[in-house]
Amino acid sequence: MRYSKYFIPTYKETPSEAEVISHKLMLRAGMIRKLTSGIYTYLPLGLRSIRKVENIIREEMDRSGAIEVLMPAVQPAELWQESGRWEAYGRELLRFKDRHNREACFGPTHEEVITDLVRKEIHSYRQMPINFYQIQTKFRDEIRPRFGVMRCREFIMKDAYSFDVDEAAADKSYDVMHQTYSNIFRRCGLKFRAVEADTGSIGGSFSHEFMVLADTGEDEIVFCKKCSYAANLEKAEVKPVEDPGASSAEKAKPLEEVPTPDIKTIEELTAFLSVSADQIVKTLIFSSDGNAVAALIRGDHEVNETKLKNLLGAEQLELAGPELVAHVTGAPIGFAGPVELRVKIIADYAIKGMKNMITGANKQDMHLKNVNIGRDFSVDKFADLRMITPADPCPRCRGPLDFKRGIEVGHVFKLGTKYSKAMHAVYLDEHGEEKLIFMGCYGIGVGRTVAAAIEQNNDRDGIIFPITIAPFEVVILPLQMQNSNVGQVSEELYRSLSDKGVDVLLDDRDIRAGIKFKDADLLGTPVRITIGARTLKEAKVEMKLRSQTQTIFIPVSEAPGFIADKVRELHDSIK
RNA sequence: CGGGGCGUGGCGCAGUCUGGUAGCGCACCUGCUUUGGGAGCAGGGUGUCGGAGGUUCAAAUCCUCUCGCCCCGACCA
Repeated sequence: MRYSKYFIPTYKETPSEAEVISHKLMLRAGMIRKLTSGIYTYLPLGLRSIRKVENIIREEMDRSGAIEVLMPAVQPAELWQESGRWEAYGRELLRFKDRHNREACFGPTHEEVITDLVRKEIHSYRQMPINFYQIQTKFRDEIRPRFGVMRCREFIMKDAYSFDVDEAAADKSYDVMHQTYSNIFRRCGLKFRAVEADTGSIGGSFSHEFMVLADTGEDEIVFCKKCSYAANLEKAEVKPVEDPGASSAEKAKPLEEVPTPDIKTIEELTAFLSVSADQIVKTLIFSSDGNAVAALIRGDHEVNETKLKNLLGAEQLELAGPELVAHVTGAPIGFAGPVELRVKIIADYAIKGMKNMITGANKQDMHLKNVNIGRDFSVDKFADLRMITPADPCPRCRGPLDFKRGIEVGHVFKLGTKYSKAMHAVYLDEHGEEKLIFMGCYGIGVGRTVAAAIEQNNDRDGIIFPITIAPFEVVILPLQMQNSNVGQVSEELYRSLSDKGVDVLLDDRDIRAGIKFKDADLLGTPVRITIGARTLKEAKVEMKLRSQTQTIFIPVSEAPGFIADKVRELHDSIK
């Protein structure tokens, strides 16, 4: 490609709307432009990167035996009503009506559509296993789009759906996808980890997220330093302490009311009563599908709402507002306690061994001391309700834990029969018996993968693309376009590299060298060839890798072969 | 939806408090010089100051309403 005939509108200055590095660089390098909040145009350079990721995905998905299809973006409400998600999915689902007043939505995901297809077309165990995938534009009406293409409303996603005869076969399909995803992200040049995750609104029984490690990531993940355990923080289990320790030996003291004027937070309370946070129990009132529930958490712990939501089987779970808290406890927020509380009480395992705890008194400006389970109140259920902390051991091997941030680029779900049951997708087995199909679903955010790669590979001059997803593999910078020798050598090199199948960008603009260098660095093309009158006197051209600082000189005659080899070598280093 | 901030030429911003008829840098166009890391000089074009209404002799500036965008939070792949 010739720069002068192409379209790469770069910015010297950072647009003020961008916050994270990948967003800034994608705007500056002329990869994307925003149309409106959370909706972006991919400019030629951005599209090239997207296509490279898509091609890697296609190759690996095809290799895994999956079959490509393309489903509609617009979906009828009936399908969603059938699966129950028309109600469950919430405001994130973009709904609208057509001219006949029929309800529809813009697909945020395609379980319903594919299940509908499969129930019509797949009838025999002989037709499975089968896995359909597509690469397509999705729309999710995010509450707050941000970070450019990383968390946007309209985005390109690869989604795949596997169909199997039983759970064991579905597990196999899941494992194949897990492996396929690892191959894909490795080939994209990413440092990533697969972690255990919650299934969210997609549903199902089990899932892994593929996380690209980056400080700007929106998710927090926890790893074991000893074993292979890794999980999203919202999923990470906390094992109950087997030995409650010294506190259980303590004698129960008489219940005591203490005035705590205007003391509402744990910090204020620890300071006011000169106690440590782990002697306090906080009582959080939640509204679970409209019903009040109390969650008891030790003062120094944080509640994990995902765990609570799953435990309660709730569709909607939110922290109660002032009215509900007042209604349930008879006191303003900050003074709730379990004693004489008339709602369901779920307590974290960490509460179990506690004696003489401090809790709210369900009276304004009052707390209770020496509260004891059994004597003063009873717990409906003990469970793992809290966020794991660096002080906790690994739930698998009890080893020490490490915490990092990550960007979710892929997610694999074991769905089981959730959709096949709701939508009656069945097959006949070898005995002529009708059975439910077992499903799995597998997503990759394509644009987000590009952004994550940039997030992970950049310096102050710009992007440093892994060669596998770089818009161009090589950029040629002829420094003096009016020098006929420079022009001629550049043209010849450009042609011969193109003929060898290398993606080359020839910066044939008649501008100063400095601008070409700056742009080349910004765009992040892995291999840079500089051709100037100076080195041409010795019949040499320069090669520099974007990821390295040293420059090497190559005889003009050997350049095409040498550079093509280098490109191949860079590709091989990523495989 | 709650809290905060911002809308002034293509981009980044000043000017708003204290009203007086719009400015700076970059980019862009022309010419000359320059030419290996975002050039220099000279000349030039560019704005219904987000929109609507109001106050005023006069509004980018003050008031009311409205739209959009960004950040934090709740939410989410």
